[in-house]
Amino acid sequence: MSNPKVLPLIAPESGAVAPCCPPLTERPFTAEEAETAARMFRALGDPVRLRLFSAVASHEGGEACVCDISDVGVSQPTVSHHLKKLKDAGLLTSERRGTWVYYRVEPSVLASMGKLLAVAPAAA
Amino acid sequence: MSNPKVLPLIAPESGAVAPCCPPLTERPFTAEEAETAARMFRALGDPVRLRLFSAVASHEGGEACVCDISDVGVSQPTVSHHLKKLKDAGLLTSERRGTWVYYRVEPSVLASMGKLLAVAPAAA
DNA sequence: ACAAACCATCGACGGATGTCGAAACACGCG
DNA sequence: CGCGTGTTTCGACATCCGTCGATGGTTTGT
Repeated sequence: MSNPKVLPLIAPESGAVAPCCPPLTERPFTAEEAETAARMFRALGDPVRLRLFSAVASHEGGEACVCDISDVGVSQPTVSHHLKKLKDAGLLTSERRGTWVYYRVEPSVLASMGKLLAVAPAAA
Repeated sequence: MSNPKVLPLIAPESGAVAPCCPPLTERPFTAEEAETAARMFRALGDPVRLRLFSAVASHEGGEACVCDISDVGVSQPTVSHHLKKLKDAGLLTSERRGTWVYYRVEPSVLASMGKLLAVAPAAA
């Protein structure tokens, strides 16, 4: 498919993480930074998506087939819908291998969000 | 006011942080954990709220008057609306001192969210 | 070729959410 | 007490979002 709408939350090929924004406590966010960061938080702001993401993230090998994580209390199309949202937000990537589609987490985005929430060590 | 709807995201008087959930990578979230954590992420999932939160968090003294952070491009009632949401989510607290109302961040919640996103050190 | 399993897309529906103006409330001051 | 300033609440509106059943596409096996 090669989805063209995927959001460039990170620099794809850079070795170091390229965080979108400074820590929340460093300075007031600009409108652009807020827009970018809010997309990530919103992607995790749904219980079903959070369960799916956690299921993938904690699955052995760092990846999971859809059939392994579909038991979250909603219909199969809804699961697919949420996985697409997580993918569009840059939090997951997907790959088809034969019959199954495997999702895996994008660790650099996770790290980027973690830095956002890093508590400033008493700045100033 | 003593809002009765404030969510008990953390144990209020405990010295140590009482995180709602394990790291996302540790094991699949239960429905309850997902519900709780999603509330926090959703609260930060709006650009205006993120700017307001960042403005408070980065303000000198760790607190800010509403009048200091109201310049985010929306009307003043909307600012108040978003501040209430952040407060209901447990991310901010408010206190009236004379004419002005001051908001400050709840650092333990920030730390709790940071732990959620902690990248597992290559488990297995 | 056909059937079955897995997954994605489509179209529709109801409820949640962001936004505003107007009005109400709280406080300090003259 | 009355006024001005700062902040919240109210009511209304448009839009977004999560959910479903039905359908379509892709791959494997018979």
